[in-house]
Amino acid sequence: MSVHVLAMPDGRAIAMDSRTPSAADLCSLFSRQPLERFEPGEAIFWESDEATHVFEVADGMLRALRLLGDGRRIIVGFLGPGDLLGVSLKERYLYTVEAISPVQLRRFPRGRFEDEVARNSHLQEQLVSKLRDEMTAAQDQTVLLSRRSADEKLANFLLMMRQRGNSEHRSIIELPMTRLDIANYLGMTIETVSRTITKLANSGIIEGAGRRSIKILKMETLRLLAEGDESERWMPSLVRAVTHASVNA
Amino acid sequence: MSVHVLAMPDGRAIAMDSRTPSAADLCSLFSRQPLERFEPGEAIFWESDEATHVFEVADGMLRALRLLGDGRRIIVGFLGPGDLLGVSLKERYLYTVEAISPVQLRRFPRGRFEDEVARNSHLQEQLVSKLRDEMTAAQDQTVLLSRRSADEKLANFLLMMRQRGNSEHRSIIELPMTRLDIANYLGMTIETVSRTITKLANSGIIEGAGRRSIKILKMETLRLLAEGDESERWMPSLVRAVTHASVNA
DNA sequence: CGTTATGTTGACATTAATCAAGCACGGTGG
DNA sequence: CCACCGTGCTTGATTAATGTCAACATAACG
Repeated sequence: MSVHVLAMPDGRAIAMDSRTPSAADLCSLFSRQPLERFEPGEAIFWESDEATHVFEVADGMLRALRLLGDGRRIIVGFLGPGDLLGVSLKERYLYTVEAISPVQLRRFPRGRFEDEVARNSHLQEQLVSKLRDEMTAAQDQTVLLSRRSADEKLANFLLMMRQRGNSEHRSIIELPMTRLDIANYLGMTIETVSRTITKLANSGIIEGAGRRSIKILKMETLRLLAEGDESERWMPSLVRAVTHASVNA
Repeated sequence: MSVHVLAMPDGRAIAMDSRTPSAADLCSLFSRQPLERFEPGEAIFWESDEATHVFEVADGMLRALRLLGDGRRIIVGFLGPGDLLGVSLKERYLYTVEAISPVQLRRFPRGRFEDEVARNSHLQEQLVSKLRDEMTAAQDQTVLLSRRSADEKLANFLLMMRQRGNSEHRSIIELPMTRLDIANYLGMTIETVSRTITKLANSGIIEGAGRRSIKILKMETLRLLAEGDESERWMPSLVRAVTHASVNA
């Protein structure tokens, strides 16, 4: 039943390497599955549900979140095209995943997924590699959350989102998630997120382009901020005055 | 060359793994390697070093840390007996690991490790399982760092350390690491760590037993705190007065 | 076009960081 | 064996940052 994958006569399968896109890789497991659509706000699965499927994101952006007893919401990651959902879990999902933008994804039964992987050491290698990537991402979020100032966190977040933004417009960052999502990801409040964005905009580092996208004006300054350069050299004195004393227009 | 591991007739090998009974588990790879000793403060390897070995901790406690450009120190985890070092990495170590207490561990060449695992799907399964455990731990730290108050973070930290403390004395928590380690793990300062411990002690929830160990007096209250129960009901009024008004003795 | 979500801004309260001093324990050497 | 010293820890005073509460603005949606 799963042998067809191992015995797959598809020539592309052979050409496959661990890193380069290839036919007999994890992704190919999903390629025959039908696309499913989810609207913004819809959940794909919930934390502590029995883990019945793994998923591959084809399009759109999702959030992975955990809810604490007292209602606090913690976003543990954002997911986009090419990401797999559910590989890092054991018996139960350890977070809820919801669509942020309209999402398309493919589903694969977990049991069969495990079987396929167990049978094909090449796939196992890929799975291990994928898990290592996830580990790296989790580590990065840990480092991000440990950073002290709101400026620093947000600067890092923007640079991270820029990395994903595959478009040619590398200076335009699309932020499909809400301020609440950002806040819950960075471990701060929506007000602080909003104020920090305003502050960066006032100092000419970024420019808001509608609610859900931001343009980077001074990449180098943003990078300095992200690295923890808190010496407010980056803030022009005029702007500093405005910020502190409300001397508008 | 690696088959001997698979065919290892050593009875202990079977009994070795904590959960999944198996003849040739990951741990058995290490069992023939010599023990190496490290003194407190000694580094086993450094962040961004070429990843030449994987390690298994036999005894002692270690810290995994990353240094930021401006000198900030982030502890991304503590490691104890049974933990593996280096499985979650790719070409280079992504953090420095140093001994906290006197440590004993076994080393295995990374290349051979990869080979063995690639050859034996049972080992691969175990590796995947290990990586998933690590992912869960990383997630937990993310949640921990997202928690707002110092009280809550520390309460969670204490409960976490209690889990590890394998001794029968479940109410005594050994803390071999320094306050700086704890602070860098929880994303706060040593002063705040110190004050928070003092505060918990004053409210009768814990009791310091020497600098490096703590006794839990009110487990339930600690659990409430850890869950984010900030309603200071847990703080006796007398203690509250002392804390706020310095009414000593 | 009114209604609701989401986002921004302001005033204020609270928490934790910072700066600074002193304490306590462990190790060393007299 | 005890005094000294250094490191790690605690405590205090102050400051800076972020959270909180509340009002308002703006975009989104029917």
